Amino acid sequence: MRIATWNVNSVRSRIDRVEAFVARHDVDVLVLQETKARDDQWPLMGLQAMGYEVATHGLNQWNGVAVVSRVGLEDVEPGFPGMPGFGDPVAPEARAIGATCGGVRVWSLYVPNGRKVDDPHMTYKLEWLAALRTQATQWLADDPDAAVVLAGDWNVVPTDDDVWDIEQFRNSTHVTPAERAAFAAFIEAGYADLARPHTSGPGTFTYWDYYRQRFERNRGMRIDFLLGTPAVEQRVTGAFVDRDERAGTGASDHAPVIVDLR
DNA sequence: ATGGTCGTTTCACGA
Repeated sequence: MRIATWNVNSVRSRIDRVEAFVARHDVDVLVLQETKARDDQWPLMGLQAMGYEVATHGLNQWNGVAVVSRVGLEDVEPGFPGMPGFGDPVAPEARAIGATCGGVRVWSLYVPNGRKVDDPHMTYKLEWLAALRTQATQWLADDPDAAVVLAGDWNVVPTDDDVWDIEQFRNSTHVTPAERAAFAAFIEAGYADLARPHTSGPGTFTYWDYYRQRFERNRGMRIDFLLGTPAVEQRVTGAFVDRDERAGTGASDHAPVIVDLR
């Protein structure tokens, strides 16, 4: 089973690329972030014609997540229990959706950006990650053999090697000790970075800013991850970043990350 | 410190 995660930065402006991507790589399950489409705006028809089911969670023009699957799509759940902002009548958030696909519980996650280190959104980001970690820990406690994948745009750079120049990020979000600790807490809880063993080495990034020719110069960041429970980790046979998807006109600022399970 | 480029419900703001 081939699972991919991709921050698509508007699914409506990039649906042709999404359809070409799943066809090119024979993807079974694709989780998307920053779809920027309400549920009623989603361009479903092409994917459905290709044999995929689609579960969307979009409340406004911001955020938005989805699960696309051709190996079943059951028990769809927008948001996770205790997720900050979920169901908020003033500022509702659409940053997580879960579904069971081919026997694996898959979550599409769009972790809050944080904006600035001293911004309230940074506190929100850390609370969001802590709430998710509480759930992730519980799922594994309930069933140590659970097959769970937490995939998406984590907006965290776990190590200095995961960014093109750490000196450029001295007072920035994504690299602070608090964010790195929040990410590491998932590893400590028993979740493994599924792609890293197969996509190692400096310069392996998943995101490049649009401006200043960051992609052409490979000045990027690794912030898109698939974390898996032990039951999933032992099934991984390979992984790669589809760097080509970031090239050319009309690309998202993120590249997809693909993981293969036996 | 600023600005660069994308996206959106665009003449403003988030990433």
